[in-house]
Amino acid sequence: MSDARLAVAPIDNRETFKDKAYVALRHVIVSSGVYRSRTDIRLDERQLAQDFGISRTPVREAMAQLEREGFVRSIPRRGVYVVRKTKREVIEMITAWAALESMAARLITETATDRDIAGLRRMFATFEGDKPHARLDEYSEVNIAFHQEIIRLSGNQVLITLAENLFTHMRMIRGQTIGEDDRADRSIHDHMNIITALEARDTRRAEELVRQHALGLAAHVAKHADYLD
Amino acid sequence: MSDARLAVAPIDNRETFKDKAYVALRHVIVSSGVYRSRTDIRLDERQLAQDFGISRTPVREAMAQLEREGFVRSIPRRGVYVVRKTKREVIEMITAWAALESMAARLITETATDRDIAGLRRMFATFEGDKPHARLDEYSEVNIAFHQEIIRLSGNQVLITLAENLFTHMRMIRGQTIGEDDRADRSIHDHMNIITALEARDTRRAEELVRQHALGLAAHVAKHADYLD
DNA sequence: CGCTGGTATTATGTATACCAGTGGGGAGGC
DNA sequence: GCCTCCCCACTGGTATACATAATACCAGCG
Repeated sequence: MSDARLAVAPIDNRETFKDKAYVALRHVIVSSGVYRSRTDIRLDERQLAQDFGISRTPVREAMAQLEREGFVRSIPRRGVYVVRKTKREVIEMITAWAALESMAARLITETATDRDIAGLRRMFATFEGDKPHARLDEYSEVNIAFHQEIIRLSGNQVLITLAENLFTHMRMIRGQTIGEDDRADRSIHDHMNIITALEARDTRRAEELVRQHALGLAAHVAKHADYLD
Repeated sequence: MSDARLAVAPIDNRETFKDKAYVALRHVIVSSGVYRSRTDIRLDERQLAQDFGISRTPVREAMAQLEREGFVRSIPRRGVYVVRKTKREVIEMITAWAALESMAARLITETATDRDIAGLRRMFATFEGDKPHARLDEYSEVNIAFHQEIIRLSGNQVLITLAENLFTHMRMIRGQTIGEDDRADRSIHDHMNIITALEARDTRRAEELVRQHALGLAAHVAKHADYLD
């Protein structure tokens, strides 16, 4: 019978060590730079547990989760290694992403608010009339954020979760992928067309443009990303 | 030197307890019948470990994986429970599935062999000219197998893996979903049209039909599946 | 000098011990 | 009779102990 229901909703702030380890490990993996060298990167349970100041158990449980998501590979009695996706796998991931995002675009034309869609256009305001070459790093982040926002606006939590993993893998690989030749220019151009289609609630066109854009990247990777493998 | 190269030296297939527990637990969950009653189903780590004849540790590691895939929910100090998806979540899953399978259809029209596509038609040979009502249980399985086969024929491992999880959830819910009124009839009809489009390598149409078919199910669930929630 | 085989070391897989919330049930008060 | 509160059994969370496969290294033999 507590009196006034205080606004305190965070009932149980008790985040378990397993969850904390999961987040920390994910960060370690993302910033491990697996794609920058050819040597395999092994994650030492004992060392990491010690660094985190916890025991091996929660670390191992978090590892099990990350393994299921394809971030690490655990080889019995040998150790757990950060996964380096092959060129083929990267293309498959981009293709899956194309599928998810094009569905998201469809949903947006049916349910999103004009206000939300307008937000997409605002993301590129800083690049308006500017040569994106000048700040490629920054653009790369905005680029991913744009696609992530489209998924988010779909309001479909399953799409959001699935895409989130794919995006995380993308972030690990990016750097070489985007930013070659004039892809950034074309990318912005594509994005603007997508936004226009969404604003017009043109379901078929939005869906199509998003798919084309993503599959275009897949084709680009297929042709130029020999540094993979 | 070495005499004769001994014929068989198949590397000893060391599957870890964690992996075995994962498979076993998944089976337990799928056949738990969560959707048949309203009572929450709790999985007792200690009990399961004892039943499997192993300790809690590998069981917990498998649980961590299943939790990440959305099959169970672990509430600290309270227990781990089999997840019962809400109606909204089921619709979202079907929508995501629509996205993946329609992309798969697209890929099939571009890369699959005629022989593979022909295999799809053969799956329904047993139902040809027959009233599917007569054997709904059997049909339900063929139905899911059909969609799973489409995904498989895409040759995209990412799509396959992602869809596999969604299908597993579907199998848990099925029984009530499919088999109402005349959905089975329309379902077969849709499938035949899809196969025809695939055979004709009509990318746009195949993609469209698959999406429509899946989204049709989503709409059906939205309208009639009040038994969820 | 190179190869085979044994051994020490280390890290992982697994088991077990211990800790900390949680919830239910019973004792006791109103 | 009912409500309250407290105690304790139970459950998952975490730490630690133990067994064993993998690796490196070394010795001895051919």
